[in-house]
Amino acid sequence: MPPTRKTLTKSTTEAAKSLLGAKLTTTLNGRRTSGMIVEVEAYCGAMDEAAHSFRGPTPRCEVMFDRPGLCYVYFTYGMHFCVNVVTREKGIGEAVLIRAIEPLEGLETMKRRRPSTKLTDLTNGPAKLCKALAIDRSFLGEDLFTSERIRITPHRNILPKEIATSKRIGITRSTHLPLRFYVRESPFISRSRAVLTS
DNA sequence: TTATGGATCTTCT
DNA sequence: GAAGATCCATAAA
Repeated sequence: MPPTRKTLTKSTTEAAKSLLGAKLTTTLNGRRTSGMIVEVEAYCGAMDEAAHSFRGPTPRCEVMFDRPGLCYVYFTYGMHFCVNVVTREKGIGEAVLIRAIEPLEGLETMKRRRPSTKLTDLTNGPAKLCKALAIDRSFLGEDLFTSERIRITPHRNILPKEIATSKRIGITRSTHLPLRFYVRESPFISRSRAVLTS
């Protein structure tokens, strides 16, 4: 099922799976760059110690508590941006982290933004895809269904049997939860520290 | 092939 | 003061 405002509202894990196969596009100065989402992680608010929203709204994560379909961009490790899709009703505080995309449009532009990388390394990590799509803090709070600058649109239908589930990557709390979802056969998923089991 | 450290912002202790 | 939803260059094995 393609992601809609409704699927994003119902449940964050279902929202995460519905985002697999959708296209994420940015358009800047007439340059369009896009990719198909192949890897995501769910961050489930008050139930989830790894979520930025676990302790309630902060200046950084307050947009997670706003409407479903908004864009949550955060800056991390002093140098990287990562992009999320806000889920659930206003006030809940959940989101889906986009961890990897398969490049579709604007290959040359993306390579210019991330020089000297192989195609399979171009967008296979949450900060890498932000660099390739030029996503930064200025996208915070954009509506991913209506914005002219950043948008999520239906692209390919992913069957349930194509979706693999695993623990999340790069976190130290709530590590056991099976909240990472990816397209099993995709060569464009991030592999750092990942154990690729069924 | 695996391990380690640097970059240096935001939040938490 | 330390750690973190990361990435990359360099070193060790």
